[in-house]
Amino acid sequence: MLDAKFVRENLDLVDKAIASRNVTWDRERFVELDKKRRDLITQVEQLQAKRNKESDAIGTLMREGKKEEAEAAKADVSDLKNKIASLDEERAKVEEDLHNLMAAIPNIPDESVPLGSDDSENVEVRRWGQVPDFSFKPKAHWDLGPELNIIDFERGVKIAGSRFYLLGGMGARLERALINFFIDMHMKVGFKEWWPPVITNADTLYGTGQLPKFEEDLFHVAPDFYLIPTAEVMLTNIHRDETLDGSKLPLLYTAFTPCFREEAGSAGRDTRGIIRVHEFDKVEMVKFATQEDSFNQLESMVEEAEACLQALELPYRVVSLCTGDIGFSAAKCYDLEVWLPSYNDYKEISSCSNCTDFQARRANIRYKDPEKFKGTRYAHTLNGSGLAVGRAMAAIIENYQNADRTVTIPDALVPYMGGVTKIEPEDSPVAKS
RNA sequence: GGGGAGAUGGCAGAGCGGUUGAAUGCGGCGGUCUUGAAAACCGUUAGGCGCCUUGCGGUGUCUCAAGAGUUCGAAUCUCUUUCUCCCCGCCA
Repeated sequence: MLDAKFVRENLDLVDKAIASRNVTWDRERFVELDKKRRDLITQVEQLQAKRNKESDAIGTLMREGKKEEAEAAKADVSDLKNKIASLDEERAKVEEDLHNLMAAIPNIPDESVPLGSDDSENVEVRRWGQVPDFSFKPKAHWDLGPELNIIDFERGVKIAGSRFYLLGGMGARLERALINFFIDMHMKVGFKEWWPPVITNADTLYGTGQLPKFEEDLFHVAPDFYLIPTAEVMLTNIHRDETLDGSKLPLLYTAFTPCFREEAGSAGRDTRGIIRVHEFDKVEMVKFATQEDSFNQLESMVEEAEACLQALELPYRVVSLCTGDIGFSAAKCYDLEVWLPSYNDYKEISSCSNCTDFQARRANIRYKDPEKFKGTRYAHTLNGSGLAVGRAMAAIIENYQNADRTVTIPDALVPYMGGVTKIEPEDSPVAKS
């Protein structure tokens, strides 16, 4: 949510910013509703002031025993009351309209975000690692995984449905190893670990910007509940409606959760493998920062996500998303893309965003620091994957595969795999026909 | 699921339908005293929104879980919702 006052005073800037995202807004309607709202507030409050004053006077008359005068005054105020009620109703309507309009406006991209209309215009910032050069024909993880009996797509579909998969044996163990490894990485640099619920409510989803605009991306599980699409939702909302101590910022939070996405409208995209599924595991990082510090914190968050990929020795690149591609709540966003031999390309494995005060205004997350400034300010919120576990597994299987159909475990992960250094094909209990 | 009790400022805890945005205590901040500290004493100590103001600030309004209602006037009365606590039942 943008600040109505800011929008009012920077109409042209907002116009340009929104256009750069390839979306539109109703500028005229904003100006009209904003003006109307303030006019109505002034009118209502003037009448209320009058009512309050006259009611006080009635109180005085009553105490003095001047009953008749009091009765006469009552009739007057009664009249006022009706006027206030109808004006106030109008005000509420205008405020609701304005709020709905504002809630659908995306965040303003930071000046440093490259201009562009879609992902083809994202800008590569840097690359790390050596893309593997196989002496044999490498397999895609959706072929190799089932061959090793560690990923089972057919049974995943059988026991849950399409876009679900099942991990077995060392596949399941690798999933668990990655989760623990990522969380330990973050904790080493000062992140606090959390365990949130994965079911949530509309207020929470509104706070981080999933609602009202993106309901179709979510699993709606009961009249008032949704499955979270990312732990960002829970971690950021931890401090909803709270005022933080500015001297304690930044707060660094991390959590592992499964993430649930309807993936409506993505039929036909990434249909093979474990790249795009309804349920996947992710370790998430969230930061609460001061207004001055948030863009520095974005850079260090990206570095933290990179550290995970570097520790696993997976080749990747960092991309600065262009204005047309950054998310609704973000002012700036970097994607980390890991090399996937099956795609012969880099594929998103982490997305790190600075949402500035956009989510904080919706979720009412503020901070104060009397040493530094008067009053309270909206905090800046950041989130980033560190990392998407399923995609990390796919990257490991594909980048670390050997000619003999085995997969080497990256050194950093070996302690988390109970000393296992290599995944070998696993037995199947199914009778051979 | 059944029954009962609650929800007031950072915390604790008063509150008769009419100078109660809210007593009192604690905590926080500023000051007096002191070589310093403690104690004592004095003062101060919410937020949202609108308007005025270069700024300091001023002013109006709203907020005592949320929403609706009664009333000239509601923290106080009525209804609904949410949440918390206790007892019983069920249960990983």
